[in-house]
This record gives sequence, C-alpha cells and structure tokens, in this order.
Amino acid sequence: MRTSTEQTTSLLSSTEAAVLGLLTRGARSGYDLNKLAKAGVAYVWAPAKSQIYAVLPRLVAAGYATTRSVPGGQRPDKQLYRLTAKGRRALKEWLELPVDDADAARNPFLLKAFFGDLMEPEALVGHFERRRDRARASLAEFKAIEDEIAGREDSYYGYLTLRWGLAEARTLIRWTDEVLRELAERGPST
Amino acid sequence: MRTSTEQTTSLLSSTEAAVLGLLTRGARSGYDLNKLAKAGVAYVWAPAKSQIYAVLPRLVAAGYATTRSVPGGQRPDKQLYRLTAKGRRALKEWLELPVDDADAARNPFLLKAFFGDLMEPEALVGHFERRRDRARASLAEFKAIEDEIAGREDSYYGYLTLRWGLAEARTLIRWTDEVLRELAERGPST
DNA sequence: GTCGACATGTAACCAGTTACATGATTAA
DNA sequence: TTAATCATGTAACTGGTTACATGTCGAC
Repeated sequence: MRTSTEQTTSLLSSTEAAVLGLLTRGARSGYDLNKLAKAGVAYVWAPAKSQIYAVLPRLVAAGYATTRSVPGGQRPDKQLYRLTAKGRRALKEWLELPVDDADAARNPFLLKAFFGDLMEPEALVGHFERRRDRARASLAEFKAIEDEIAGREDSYYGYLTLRWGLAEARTLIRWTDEVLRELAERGPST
Repeated sequence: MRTSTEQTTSLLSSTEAAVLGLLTRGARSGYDLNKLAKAGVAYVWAPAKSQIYAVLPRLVAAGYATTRSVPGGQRPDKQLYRLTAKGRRALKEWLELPVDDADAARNPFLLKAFFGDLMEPEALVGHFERRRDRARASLAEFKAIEDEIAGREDSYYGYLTLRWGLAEARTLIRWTDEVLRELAERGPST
C-alpha cells in the first residue's frame, strides 16, 4: 500500500484485497469480517483475526474505507467499516492485475514426501493417510456446500472456486490412494 | 530452532529442513544448494537465495552442520557445509512430525476468481487463460522430467511428488478449460 | 568487450502469526 | 457454573522477500 502522499504503486496486499472484497458485500466490523472470512473465502484466503484488525485502519488511512462507531451498549463499540468508491477502484485494479507467475511453491507435505527415503516407512504412510483423510473430509464438506449454492446465480464465482476445491480433493484422494497401495506393496516385500 | 541453550522444542523451519534434506545428498556450498533447490525441490519448496545463506550459519550454530572453507583461488572461498549426525536426527524428527492440518490457504489466483464479479469479464478470462497456459507449460515440463526419472529407484520419492504435479496440472487444465467455456457462453449472451 | 557462471553475503523491509489483555452477555 | 459469543486490539516475533554490494573468470 505504501502510505506515502503521492503513491504511484498503490498495490494492495492480498489480505487487504480480501477484506475489501468482503466489504463489497456491505458494511462490516472487524469481528464480522473475521467470521465471514472463516466461513466464506477461507478455502481461498484465511488471514488471522489480528491481521484483519491490523489491515482495517490502514484501509481507512488510504481512503479505501470509512469507519463509523456503533455504540455497543456494555461491550466495546462496534467499528463499522464501509467501502469507498476509491476502495472499490483500488480493489478492481488489484483484481485485474495478472497473478504473479512465480507464486511461491511451499508445500510442507510435499516436502516431506520428497524426502520420504529419510524417514521410517510407517511415518511416511501416516503422512499419506492423514492427507487422504483430510482430502476426504474436505470433499464431503465441499459437496455439502455445493448442494447449497449450486445454480444460485449470486454465488457463481464462489461456485467456480468451489469446483476447483472439489476437483483438487478428488485428485488428491486418487493420488494418495495410489501411493498408499504402492507403499504397501514395496514396504513389506523389501 | 530457538537457539536457547536448553531447547526442548528444537523444531526446524521448512526451509531449514529443505536445506538439511539436500545436504543428505552430500556436502554442498550455499551456491550449490541454491542451484540444487532451483532444479530439484523447486516444485515443492523454493526459498530465496538469501534465505539459504541466512539459514546455513544457523544450522552450524545448532550443531546440525559443519563448515569447511575451501579456498577459491581468486573468487571468494567456498563454504562447504556437511550434515552432522545430530542434523540428520533433527531432520528425521521434523520429517516424521505430522503436517500442520491448517496449513494456510492462500491462493491469490483463487482469491481473484472468487471475486470475479468485481472485475471486467475480459480480465477474469485473462486470469484463467494465463492459468491454463501455465498449467500446460508445467505439464510439459513435468512430463519431460518424468521421462528422465521414471523407474529410477533412486528418485522414487521425487517421482511420487512429481506425479502429484502431473495430476494437479491435468486437473487444473481440465478445470480452467471448463470455466473458460462457461465464461464464453455467458459473457457475450448477457 | 560483454554476458553469464561462480561465490558470498548484508540491509531494509513486509506480511503474517501466536499469545496476551479485557470484559460483558447469554445459553446449556 | 461454565463455556461460547460478542468485540476490540497490542506486542513480540518469524519466516520470508527484494535489492544491493563486490569481484573473478571463461566463453562467445
């Protein structure tokens, strides 16, 4: 973001973009956004709560959002954030910018698998079993969401990304199953 | 790693683990490791050069590796790092530790797709086309590597992870193609 | 005579995390 | 009475990035 007076770059961080994106759906508090993120974009982007609270004032400082204090009775006042036209423009700009081609490959699971020869066979099998189980759980979860939103025009783009989740989970299950079968074959025989 | 005297945790960062992993293949310099990483584990873990140079002295301090200076004639002396028994144990421990279940979902591409309604249709199409092209390129690359290493016992675990790369690329191509077809159908008609 | 490989590192920065701090309200 | 939900935020840290700095040697 670079909060200099004459910023030329004006680039959002992904978390800032995610927050602005959620704000397009209406004015929200940090608390709301956190819940919304956990429920909605979570598969795609999952910032820590503290990060959301950190980002919001910056967005206001940049003129991308405004705050309004809603008295909360006994509890702390609710800070309601609302997207500005400038914020919407900045978001659109960020969204339309090509994704950085070299977006870091960092997958701890694959890293472990890659060095599979350096651990006990059972440990490796455990990794793959957990991965498979997790993929199965995701698949079930995604299917449930699919039933809910499939065909609903308003969540078409969410549905697109969900379909990636489904496809990935299925591919993951197939691959882990295959590997587990292979490992079972080689393991005992050697 | 926590370089306290009585560390109980002794946990490696993934980059430290990756570097130790590469060192199991023999003594290497930072420069070597960087090239090796770019060529080998890159799909799985791709640290910046400077990060490798930062990690190496820490590994030595922790007793996980030793250095030996190899005079380089005119050029800077080569620092050759060699894995210690302790380092190998630490690596094994890290490798066998279950992967953190909640390993951050952060995919800028999917994030953009999720908010597809907030950008120009052509921009979204562009995103998907680039993604598809990139997946095609990866697929070709992975196939080439496959031809090289398939069946070679010594790279079995590298081959496992490569197969994930292949499967993922294929799934990605199928999904992006599908989405692009859909977008083409809705775009002009609406 | 220019480019890329060799070879090491530092400095400044950044995006994000975990744990801490506070405290009322409500439902089981 | 205990746990969850509401509601905000700070502090300390971490794992990483980009750009900078320096200089030789060999190939084309």
